[in-house]
Amino acid sequence: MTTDPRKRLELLWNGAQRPSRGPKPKLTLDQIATTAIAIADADGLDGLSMQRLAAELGYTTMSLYRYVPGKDQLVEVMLDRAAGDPPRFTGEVRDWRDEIQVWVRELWAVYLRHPWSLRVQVSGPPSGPGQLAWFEAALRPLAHAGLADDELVATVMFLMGAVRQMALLEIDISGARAQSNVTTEEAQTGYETTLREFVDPQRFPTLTALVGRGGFAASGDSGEGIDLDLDFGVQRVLDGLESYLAAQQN
Amino acid sequence: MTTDPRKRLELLWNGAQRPSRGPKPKLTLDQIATTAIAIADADGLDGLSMQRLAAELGYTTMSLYRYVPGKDQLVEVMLDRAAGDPPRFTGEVRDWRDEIQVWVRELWAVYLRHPWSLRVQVSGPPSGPGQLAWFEAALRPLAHAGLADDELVATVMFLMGAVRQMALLEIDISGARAQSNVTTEEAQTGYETTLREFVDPQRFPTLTALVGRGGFAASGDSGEGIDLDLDFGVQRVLDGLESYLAAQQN
DNA sequence: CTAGAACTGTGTATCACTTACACAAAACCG
DNA sequence: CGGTTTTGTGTAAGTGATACACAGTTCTAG
Repeated sequence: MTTDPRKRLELLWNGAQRPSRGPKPKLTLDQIATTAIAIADADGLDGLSMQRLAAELGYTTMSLYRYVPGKDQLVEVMLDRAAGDPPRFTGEVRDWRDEIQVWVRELWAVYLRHPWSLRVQVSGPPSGPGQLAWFEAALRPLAHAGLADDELVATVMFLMGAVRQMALLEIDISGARAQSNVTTEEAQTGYETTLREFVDPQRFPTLTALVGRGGFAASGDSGEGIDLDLDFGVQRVLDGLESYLAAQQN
Repeated sequence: MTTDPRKRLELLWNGAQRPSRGPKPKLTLDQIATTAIAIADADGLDGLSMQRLAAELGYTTMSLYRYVPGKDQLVEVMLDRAAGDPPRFTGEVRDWRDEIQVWVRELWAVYLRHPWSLRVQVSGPPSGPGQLAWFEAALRPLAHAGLADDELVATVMFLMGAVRQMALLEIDISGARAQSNVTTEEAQTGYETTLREFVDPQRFPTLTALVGRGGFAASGDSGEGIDLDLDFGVQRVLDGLESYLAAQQN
């Protein structure tokens, strides 16, 4: 079922070198990926069909399959390219906490720029040049901070996952608000209201108290606070790493 | 496009009360959801089609649409039920760190039990009874620890996201290994080998060094260490929270 | 310099899936 | 007991991915 992992990587890294035999290909993987990303940015992953992509490029649907084994592989390529360049620090690491924070913010921005990328099934550890560049960018400051190998990997994946998930929530909520016909104001209180209605104080005491104090309005629904929430979490992780490293030095 | 949010919640909470007019429904949302979960557990989300679900139940495809507005809604219900019951602590919170750790482990287990649930598009903040029960279970110890409202929400979502993402990685990797025809041994070194081949030391110095030391073999591909990675991240968050709370008391 | 091999773009066709729509039988209400 | 509501069903439409074969193009071997 799954494609040969070797071919998969070559597509990601080399764009699948073409042999020198037949007619010159008129398309490139680059063109295809770029156009596909544009479509997905505009209309989401659902808006991206091979037929539409081909039409947009001025070719037939099946021609695309000369460049890409299947839609899944195409999406994988899109994903890697859409990641773009991570923030690049050079030379000595000055402030590893700062570098990580910048990294988080930039990654967050990438996700917001390409919301569809959050919808893609991740199918394994990062393997493309784009994904790995982001990995590298986070590894650098953390390695300098003094983490061991396995701790490095753990931390980066942990952070990536958190950013990803928070971004997912952000676009889900803002997306739902945008397309619903209720006013923003209504949407603000809507979630909280329904919670109040359904949530049983016996079974959900902490939650009930929280909703009662309006603690959900801020970050639960308005969506304005999600990046702040992310910031808070990241700060805690960094604090935790610091105290962990400090404890190790004794 | 989106369904009325009100109906959506009623389906999740009440199972959509039936009126007393027409013929008695022979099916229940419960049966449907249970069977659907069984199918998805066995063959994944792709294996779950309305036709197959109906066949398994002994009814026609279209009959299902009397109980569920569409497949998406069904999946949402499945998701909420598959979550099951979170670990339930009662009375005073004794050790909030411990409660959180148990919570994380149990959540991790849920994801492994229902791998398909990681593939589902989350479409907003947790709203069903199952999801909210998990939310409550994490809120409780954290509230006791002394976090403010917005910090509570931030922390829980942050942790949920991290667990989710790590679980996703886990099942992706173990799944890929299971269905590939290479031996486990080969798969172990496979990822690392390809990395070595493609990764440019100039562009990815830290990564290269890491791979060179074999730092990826442990957690990157074998999959044996992912839960350990998660543990490490969670510990750091808890450490961070502790030092944050300690700093506030002064 | 030429024959054939390799490769490209295309048209057709298939298969799987969700879901709209209309209908007949069933159960309840007044 | 007539009418209304609701259920299960059959049919069919629409969409999307992709297998397969064909015709034209370009390179390479001899």
